[in-house]
Amino acid sequence: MIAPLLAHIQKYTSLTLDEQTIIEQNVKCITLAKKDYLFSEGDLCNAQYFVMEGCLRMFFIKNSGVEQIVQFGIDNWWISDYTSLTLNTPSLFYLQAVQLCKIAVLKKDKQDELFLQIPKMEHYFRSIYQRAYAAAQTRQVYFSDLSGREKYEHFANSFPDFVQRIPQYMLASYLGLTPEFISKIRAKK
Amino acid sequence: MIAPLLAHIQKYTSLTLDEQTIIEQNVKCITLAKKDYLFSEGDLCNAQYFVMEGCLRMFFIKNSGVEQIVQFGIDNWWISDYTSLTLNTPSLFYLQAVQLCKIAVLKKDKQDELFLQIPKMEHYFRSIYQRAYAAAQTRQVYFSDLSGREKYEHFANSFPDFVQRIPQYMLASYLGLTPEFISKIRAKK
DNA sequence: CGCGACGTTGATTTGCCTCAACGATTGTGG
DNA sequence: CCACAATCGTTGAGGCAAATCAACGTCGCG
Repeated sequence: MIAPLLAHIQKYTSLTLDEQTIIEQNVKCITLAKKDYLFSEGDLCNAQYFVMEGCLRMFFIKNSGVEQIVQFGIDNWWISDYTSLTLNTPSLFYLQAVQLCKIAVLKKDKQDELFLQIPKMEHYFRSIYQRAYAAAQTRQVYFSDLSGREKYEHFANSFPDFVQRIPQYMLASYLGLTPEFISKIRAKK
Repeated sequence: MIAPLLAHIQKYTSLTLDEQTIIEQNVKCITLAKKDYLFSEGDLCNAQYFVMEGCLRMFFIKNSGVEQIVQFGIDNWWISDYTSLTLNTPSLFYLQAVQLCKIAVLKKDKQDELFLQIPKMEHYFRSIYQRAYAAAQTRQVYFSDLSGREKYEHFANSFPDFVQRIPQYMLASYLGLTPEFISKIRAKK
């Protein structure tokens, strides 16, 4: 069932029952176990993923060999490698389940078909991408203005419940810090 | 004249002459002198800006008081504070001309009108935002994987002509480094 | 039970910043 | 058209935030 996705779309535009059916026909619904991958470095990423339940992480491997998480996918967020998706280039990223997940998968060709059958879907995705880009701009402010300690505290204050759900070392990776350093921040609070 | 903008749109979708006229009626064309501002911190940003000629920089003031450039606007790019634009919140940013510029201005309400009159424009902006977001993801890879020296060299190799056009200290600001450090990198090359 | 994954703690190192002083270049008013 | 002030880049000394490296504690799970 893709009810959460339909509900999300209807925050941006109304859908008839027929349209809901069409969407349902073009979206595949899957369940992921912890540590399952949706794609890996070198793959062509030809779909977008809507998280209905659980948590994904998108990361790449730095030159140093260390994993760098660039984004978490949580409830009601779309996540994908948009460079690979848009330009048909091999992805630099891995997209992996952090925990048990329910995901709606929208393949690129199915999306194109949706745009033809339901023009309103262009409006929906235009709005979604606009917000995603806005969020990326805001993130840049926090990442370039805050010290390591401040980034940690800002994130922990902004998403107190989420911080509980993921291992410390993933948070460190997302914030661009080492697990050791996070540990020291927590020690002398 | 907004010919460069119309040409850009037609890379993504075709336009009839009527449609071109409608667009022309909803876009304002302006010239900026060096150091002119399009908006400043605290302002509501209610427009998007398409650079037809020249170069803009978007920056904010860090807690330390130092300017941090988050983006350059160059030929054929849209630039704006999408958080302020989307959520009607005061902007954190300044948008300023680095040099003499020709800019096409699309106000938010005019954009909404365009979407009603020319639904294809949703497709155009959907595509533009998707690419902008893709670019933001890619930038994140470079910024979190490279050392200061590597960031400088990567940028200088990727945009050799652009590096010539802007003062060194703006490049430093964009890369999150100090002008002194850039200077030292260049010294021992 | 024992192993591997995760977190902690301390010692040491380092990449880049800060501060300060000094050239070079630009531009502007008298 | 020159003088002088900004503006921009350079160089060096010293400092600091966070990384690295290594060792150890602890928990959960097969």
